[in-house]
Amino acid sequence: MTSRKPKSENSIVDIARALGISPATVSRALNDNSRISEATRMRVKEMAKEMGYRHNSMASSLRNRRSNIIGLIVPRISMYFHAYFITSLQRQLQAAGYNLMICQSNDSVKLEKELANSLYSARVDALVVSLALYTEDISHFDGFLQQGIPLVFYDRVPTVETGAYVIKGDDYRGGLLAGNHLMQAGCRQMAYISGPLSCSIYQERTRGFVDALAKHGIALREDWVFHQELTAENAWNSLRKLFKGKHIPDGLFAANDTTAIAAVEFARERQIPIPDKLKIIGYSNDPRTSIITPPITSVEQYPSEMADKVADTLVGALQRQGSAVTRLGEPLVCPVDLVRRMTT
Amino acid sequence: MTSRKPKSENSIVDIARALGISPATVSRALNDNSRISEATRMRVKEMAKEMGYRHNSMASSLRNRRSNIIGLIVPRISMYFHAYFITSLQRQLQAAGYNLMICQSNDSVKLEKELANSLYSARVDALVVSLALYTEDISHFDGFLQQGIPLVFYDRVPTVETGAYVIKGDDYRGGLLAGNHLMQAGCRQMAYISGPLSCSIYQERTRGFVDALAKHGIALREDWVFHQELTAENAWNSLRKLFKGKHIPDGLFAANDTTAIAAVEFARERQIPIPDKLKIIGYSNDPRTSIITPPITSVEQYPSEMADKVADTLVGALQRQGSAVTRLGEPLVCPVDLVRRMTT
DNA sequence: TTGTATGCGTTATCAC
DNA sequence: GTGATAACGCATACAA
Repeated sequence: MTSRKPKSENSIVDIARALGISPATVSRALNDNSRISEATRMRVKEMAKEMGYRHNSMASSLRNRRSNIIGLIVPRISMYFHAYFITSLQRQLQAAGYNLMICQSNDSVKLEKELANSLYSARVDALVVSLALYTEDISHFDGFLQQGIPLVFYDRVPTVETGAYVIKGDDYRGGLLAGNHLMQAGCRQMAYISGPLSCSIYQERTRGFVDALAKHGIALREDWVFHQELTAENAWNSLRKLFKGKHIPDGLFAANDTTAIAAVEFARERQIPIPDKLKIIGYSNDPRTSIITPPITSVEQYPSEMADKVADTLVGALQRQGSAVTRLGEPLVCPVDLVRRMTT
Repeated sequence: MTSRKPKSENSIVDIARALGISPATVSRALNDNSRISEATRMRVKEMAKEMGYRHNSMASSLRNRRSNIIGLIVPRISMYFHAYFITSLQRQLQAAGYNLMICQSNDSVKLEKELANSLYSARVDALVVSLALYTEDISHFDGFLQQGIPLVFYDRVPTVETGAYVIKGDDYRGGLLAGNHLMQAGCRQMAYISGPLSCSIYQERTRGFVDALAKHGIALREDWVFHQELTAENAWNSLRKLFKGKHIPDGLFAANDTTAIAAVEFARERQIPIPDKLKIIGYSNDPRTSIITPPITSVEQYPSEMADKVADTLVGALQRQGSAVTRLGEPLVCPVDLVRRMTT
């Protein structure tokens, strides 16, 4: 290889010059444009490789007015459900030629806003969001809607009507399943540890659970219901309250698995026999639920399947971009299932 | 708001026109350039907001020849160590004004190559990589080195010398700790289930473990050593082999926690008392190890601290870009600790 | 099938 | 302190 002057980097113009043809032809050849002779296409590609050419997607994006980047805002990457959702989503989008820019709001409304703005400026072609725990005002996503940038909410979705796509789990049914299952298992003194009602999924799980009990003529004691961040520490505090008196619950619906796990550990410490004296159901079917002793009954959410639906929606919306009408349709509701284990 | 012709989107040129000033001034005002009057700065920002202007980072990136995007290739986002590493890394980089483009190789060498090329074309400003299980040839990262794009390997790093930054856990010491601890606990019949030796971390853990035993005059039986993908299924198969005869191990070093967990479950099924008849150590201090019964002794890797070092290295390298010499220095080795629980 | 010319939106350089 | 201008690299409309 001859020593070349260390100019910035080879562009299609350099290739064109080296080949004595026009940059336009090079561009077409590299993009496998139809109106180009097989011979030049080959010559160009060969020279491109030889010169160490790499496509500049910044220039390309600017010219095409699309970045081929899709933004994702997720509360926490470390949550089982989201980790598997992301894995699946990324595979799909990669296959469709998109890169994913993954950001974590860390369940902070403030950070979620910043990320939304940042991704907005980064000119993502679309945005996928699962909301932070206390996000109620969603005006920080308005820009996307106004600009006609596809916006998809999944799992934790807004509780108000928006112009965005919505793909959610059937949390109402999840709550219903949990309630029915505990009833059938003979529980009558129910406790419920849930996330805050600012968050769609906990609203729905609560509604489903309450409805299930109501059908059997059971009501929840108000002081046995908790709405809080579902950390292990909060769970322990609530459990201590639940079990401090003489009158104690015989069934617990935990709206996530971290809480259910804490409950099993709490019961172990207090020597409360499970499932004999206390039955427990979690939510998400986190792998940890099957590892602990006793393994915990939980509600499966099928994260991969949800990711597939999000990807389909997204790719569809991106293809339709610009074409006449973009009809949104109803929120897509994904099925859930009860996975029965030894705590019920 | 008056109805405006629906042209594509407002640029600084539009703002300039609306204000009767030049685009250059607008740009300077928006970037808080020093040589601009406070008055114009305010006027410009106000108008920008009013016109719904958003910065176009594609144009900006093209002009500046930097994308402000940092690429990350990770084997699996769902592994505890990586999930926490990513969380920390992202926080740091966000603060430094960079966006992170996270990709999963899914432990496939082929996919890793594709992702490297894709991120290369995407013109990331830097690349952070933890290698796939069987990656030995790392020539797909050569482009980054040649272009002087900062390249940082962490955790699973190349086993050969490269021009890249290397930040790794002290896996040799991890293996050593595990070996010493099992010896002190009285084990003499050691089994070892490890990942493939193509992968730096398993090479080192193996070396440390073997050295620890050797110091006590103990050698590993060859048929009690496994090098394989560390899935639960593979673990079960190996465990069946280990415990099929009369002569069985009394100590097991599992090079990841998934394997250690499988071992505990296997022992439970076979009614092998832990730690009396069999002692087990895992690696990574995955939260699952503290949930299972009995909780598993494991090696903590401090993912957040490693992420901090990667971020520092990265930001430093990016700032030095272009300036005379870029000295790499030795690989950075991060500390590990043994977390003692009930399996030893 | 190929070439010419232009513009995507921003910012750096130079001039005033 | 501000303006005019050019250039980043690519892809298209139009011409040939």
